[in-house]
Amino acid sequence: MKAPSKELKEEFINILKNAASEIGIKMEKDEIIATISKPKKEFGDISSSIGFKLARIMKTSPHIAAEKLVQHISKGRLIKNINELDGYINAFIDEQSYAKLVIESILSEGNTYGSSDIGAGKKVIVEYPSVNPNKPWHIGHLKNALLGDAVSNILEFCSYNVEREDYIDDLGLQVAESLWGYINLGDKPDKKFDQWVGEEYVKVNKMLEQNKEKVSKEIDELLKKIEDHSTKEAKMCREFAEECVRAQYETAFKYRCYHDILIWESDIVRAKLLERAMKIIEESGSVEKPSEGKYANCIVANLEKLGEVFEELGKMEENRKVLIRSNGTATYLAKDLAFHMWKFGIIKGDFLFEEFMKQPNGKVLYTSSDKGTDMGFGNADMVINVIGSAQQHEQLMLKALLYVSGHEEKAKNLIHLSYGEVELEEGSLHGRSGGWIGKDKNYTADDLLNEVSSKAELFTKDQVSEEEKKHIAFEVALGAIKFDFLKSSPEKKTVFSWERALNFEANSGPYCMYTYARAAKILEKAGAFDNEKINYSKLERSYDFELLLALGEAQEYVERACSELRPNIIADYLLSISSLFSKFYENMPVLKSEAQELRLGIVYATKQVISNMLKLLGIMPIERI
RNA sequence: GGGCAUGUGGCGCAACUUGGACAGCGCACCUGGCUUCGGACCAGGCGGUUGCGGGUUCAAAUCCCGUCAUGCCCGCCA
Repeated sequence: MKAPSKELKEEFINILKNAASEIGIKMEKDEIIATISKPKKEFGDISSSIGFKLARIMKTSPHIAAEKLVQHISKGRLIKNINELDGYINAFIDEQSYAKLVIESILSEGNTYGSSDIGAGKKVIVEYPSVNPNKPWHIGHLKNALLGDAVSNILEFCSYNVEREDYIDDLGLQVAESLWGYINLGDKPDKKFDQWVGEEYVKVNKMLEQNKEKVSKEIDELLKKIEDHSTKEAKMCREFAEECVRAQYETAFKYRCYHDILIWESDIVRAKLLERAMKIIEESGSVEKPSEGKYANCIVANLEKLGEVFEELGKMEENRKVLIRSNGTATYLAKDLAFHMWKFGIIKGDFLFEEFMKQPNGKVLYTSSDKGTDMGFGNADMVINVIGSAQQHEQLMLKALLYVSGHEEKAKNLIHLSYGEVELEEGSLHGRSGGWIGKDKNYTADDLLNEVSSKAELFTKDQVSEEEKKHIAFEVALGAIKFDFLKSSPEKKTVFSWERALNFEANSGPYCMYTYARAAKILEKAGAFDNEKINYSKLERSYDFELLLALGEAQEYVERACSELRPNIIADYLLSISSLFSKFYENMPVLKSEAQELRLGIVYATKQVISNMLKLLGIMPIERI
């Protein structure tokens, strides 16, 4: 359904368009849209700077042009008053009819209010967080996971068919190093497996520094063995990685982060996706096999033809990219290309799926495997990879390769959702050196949640049971953490600070949750309310109307967040609704007031919108906090 | 050398895609408000030549050119 704010805008545009044609000027709808904005509230509810455009055409001043236009202007269903000031056209809304439209839309649409159909009929794969299976999730991985989850929620709310996929690199050097430690250090797991493996991994890296020759030789040999899936080391490696992933997913589930499929690198290799991908790119004529020079005996992709399409790449000094090394092995990029051809349904391969585990939300998490069935995964129209900005070049290369393989359209629909990585005030988080291991508390997703939960517990009221207290504190902690990671634009780097993470005041998740709980309490005290009884003439042009104006805009924010892949737009919107509600709450008594039914309607509508928006960020609205 | 991202009051951010009316919000700081629907709140105050320099325009935080600072990246590694 169309948002009330959009109906309003359209009406305003039509009014302007008709008035312009009355004075003999034909203006396109798009031209007018560009002039529309929300003015300061003294000026009006919606305004247009159309006078400045007309001035040019009419060869007069903006003020005179706009004044002339206003003389030919008519009212609408939602717009009752229009005037002119210094070239701007300012309109005032008919409060009562607009309030009725907003409240009734929210009541009838309920938890779908604010949703959109812009993605209907399109399938999108979102890949996140793709953590190496040899360490616990730290706060850097957490940002990725929360971003991927929120973006997926938003896409779904916009009617996309979303497949949440997690890629597990179980053949990498990192895993080989960890497995080497597992086999050779002789330590036994004495804590959560991912945590233990992560700590062992740091030990291995210390040994590598001290005894480089011997250790790294052994690790190289192990790496070769695990790449050959017939060896017992390969089998052991997969089991090792699976155990680590299961431990990581305990954390994921605490954060209510769920997926549809896991894709293992070892399965990509086994399913021979690479061979098929190479065939396609070879047939496109974009590969070379030089017999001499720098790339002798390699298979390289030729990216010369990208100039006009990918401008940044066109300027590259080096426009060759190795796919198959001179020793016959494939580069990571080549394997990634193959995988992405699978995601887009360009190649099929013997890619099979079976159940990995049942998730707490009741949905099965599937995993790629050497047995099972095809299940119809893949075949996406759009692919979104949530990956840190450090891999920008790599992702661009992938896009380029897809392009020169003859899949220009797919290349366009491969999107790297690049985000600024998380840092600590004291430096890097990186796993190799154990930057995630803190002095007293670790920077893991588990420890963060524990820490914030205990803080939240101090805030909860006494009249609830211990059990409920724990539950509330947990939800508040999730709200605080998720909101904190999602409230600013993804591309900004995040410098983690305990002080900010533990702040529950305005501009935070708990502030929005608190607003929701206050609304819930009023409705609870009032008992049932009957929207048939609402007397709209009780509406004042005050806190109540300002709040309603904002509530009418939900869909516009959702669609923007969706097309820009920026959950912070939703967070911003939530804050403004929460703040407007708090002012309304303070200044306009609901219960036992003359306007009780109307204000209950506003409270109900606010509660619904906050709930819908919080869920998009993965935050659970709760009635008591 | 090249590419990308970031630069907005002491701190954290919004507005930039689509140029419009005195650049919004939070933290911190100062002042006030709970016998009244939940004070994780509200009302008010202090604080900004939007990194810098040009240009385009009636109008620039926003567009263009240049420049500086910070971070990341530019392998037959994964």
